[in-house]
Amino acid sequence: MTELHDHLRQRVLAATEALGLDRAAAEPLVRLDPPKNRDHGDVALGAFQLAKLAGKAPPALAGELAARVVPDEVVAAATAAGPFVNFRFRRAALARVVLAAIQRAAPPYGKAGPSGQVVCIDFSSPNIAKPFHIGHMRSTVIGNSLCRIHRHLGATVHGINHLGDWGMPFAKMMTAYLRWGNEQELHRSPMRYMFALYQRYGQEVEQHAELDAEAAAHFRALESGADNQQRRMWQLLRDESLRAFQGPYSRLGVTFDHVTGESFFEDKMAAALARVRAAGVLEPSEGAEVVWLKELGIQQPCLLRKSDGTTLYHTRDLAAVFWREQQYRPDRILYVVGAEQKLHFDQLKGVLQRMQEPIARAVEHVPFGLVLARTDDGKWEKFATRAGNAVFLDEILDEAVAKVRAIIREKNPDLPDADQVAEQVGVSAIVFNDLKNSRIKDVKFDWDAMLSFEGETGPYVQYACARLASILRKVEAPVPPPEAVDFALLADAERVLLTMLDFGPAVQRAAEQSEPSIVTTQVIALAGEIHAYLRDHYVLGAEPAVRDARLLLVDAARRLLTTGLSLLGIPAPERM
RNA sequence: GCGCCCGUAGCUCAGUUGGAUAGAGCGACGGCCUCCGAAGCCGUAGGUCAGAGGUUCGACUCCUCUCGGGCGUACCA
Repeated sequence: MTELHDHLRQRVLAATEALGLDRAAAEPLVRLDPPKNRDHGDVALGAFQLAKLAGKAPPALAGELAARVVPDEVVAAATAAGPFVNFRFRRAALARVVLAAIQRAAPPYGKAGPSGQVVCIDFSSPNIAKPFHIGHMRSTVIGNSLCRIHRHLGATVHGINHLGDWGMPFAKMMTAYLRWGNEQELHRSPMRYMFALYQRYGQEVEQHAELDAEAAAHFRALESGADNQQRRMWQLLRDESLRAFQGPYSRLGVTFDHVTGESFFEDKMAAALARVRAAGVLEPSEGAEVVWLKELGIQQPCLLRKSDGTTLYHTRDLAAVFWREQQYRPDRILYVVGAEQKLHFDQLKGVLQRMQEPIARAVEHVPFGLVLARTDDGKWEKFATRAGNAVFLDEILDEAVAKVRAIIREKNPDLPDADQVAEQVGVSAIVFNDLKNSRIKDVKFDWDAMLSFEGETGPYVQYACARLASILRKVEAPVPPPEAVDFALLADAERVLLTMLDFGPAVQRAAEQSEPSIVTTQVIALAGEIHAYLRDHYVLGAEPAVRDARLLLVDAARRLLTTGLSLLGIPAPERM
């Protein structure tokens, strides 16, 4: 909360006290929220619960509160409207507090100091025996944004790429490679080549079910720990995959603090299993070893060891939880993984709960929806890599970049570094599209919408930044320090300023709810407000005092938009 | 069968954890570049918040049921 809210809160609490209400009881009932309709005021207080506490009718109490909060240097007005009290801040105070804080990069507009909170974020985590396609992007960009949001709020963040480099999918890839593979081809274009092998396996296994048995045998050999053909093969395929994945990651601007894949836990699973056994919850069942979770309302048991003695996804995730607990002491461990794996994480958490492990509290699945493709008859269906219609991320990014390049040629032919800017804007358009809606919603992969750069899109927000930067370049005066500005001259910018005021709470909610789209919505709103403001308020030709005040506003808007975009992992070019 | 998720304007989505008259973008229609970037701005049209009950001062929001769509349901991840 800003000092504006703190001030108002104190005034309201003083008023409730003056009306004879117990301060401690009133404290949690004083909820100062932005009203749905901004015409009502800047902040609204519904007096329902306070009225109950006072034993009065809400409209009566609202009237008494409004009368007691007389205007001061921050509060311009307090008016009762039925059961609500609407407050307005003085425009000069609003402008001063918001713009000065942004200029200083003070929280929440700038990075907060260390909060002491430790957050592990398990994201991207692709199965590297498959090509990096559009479906992998969601976890990658959502997780990346969450890392940035938590860091902004002062948390110690461990961004972890829990690579799928172990288990049956990898064994299947080894099987395909051993049967049909060729090292030259692999080195030439690892991702495409492995995709071809993956597809061939999928086709041939229909006729030759023994392939799966072969894969299982390879996995047993790999997991035996021996230095054998399977291990060398695993190393080769893993190295090539990782190399190939570097391309998409660097284009998306994504980095990790730890790349500890499933294979990393190979030597830690025995201890993890022993710990489960020691807790007395591991039971034999049909030749396998499981933990039953019926008492937690989960019917399906969690398998931790297969009847052939090998481990599973769950076993490795469990070992990973123990490792992270010991290494990082996290308050939260976020798993940015598709909603279709909800049961998996319910089970993982369930096992920890049955073991009475306190770390169970930290485990949080952050689910997201599918990526859907449009079918010929206009319906939406899940992308299927098996059917061969996988769209490689690089192809999508290339297409977006090419389109941006064409627009630049048309609108801004003299732009320096046009290729670099096209890359920034094109990639951002795709990323922004993925972060725009609530993550639980399925993403409809619609080329037309994705490559349209108008309206609520990444380029729209970047364009606002470029436009603001352009003004700052052209004006002959430097941006004045806040002390030198007459904030009363910014009374006409109230919509922009009130939107800026929402930024902090929005980032806070985004972190609490693991929901980057809250930030996306916020930057769209701010871009819209500043665009609208600039229509009627010129900076360049204004008289010096007005120009200076607007200059500070423009600079603040540019800074805040840049910060907001950076929380989404999106750059803000100076020109585009 | 059971569990979970989704259902808001023609399309794609917001709706600040239960508050006032449900808001954007796209598409449609009509305006705005002899002044800072038109990838922009302004306006018009468009709604039984899937449906029915319930909870209460108040429900798009919480509960129950129904309908529609999706995902998941032990040796894959």
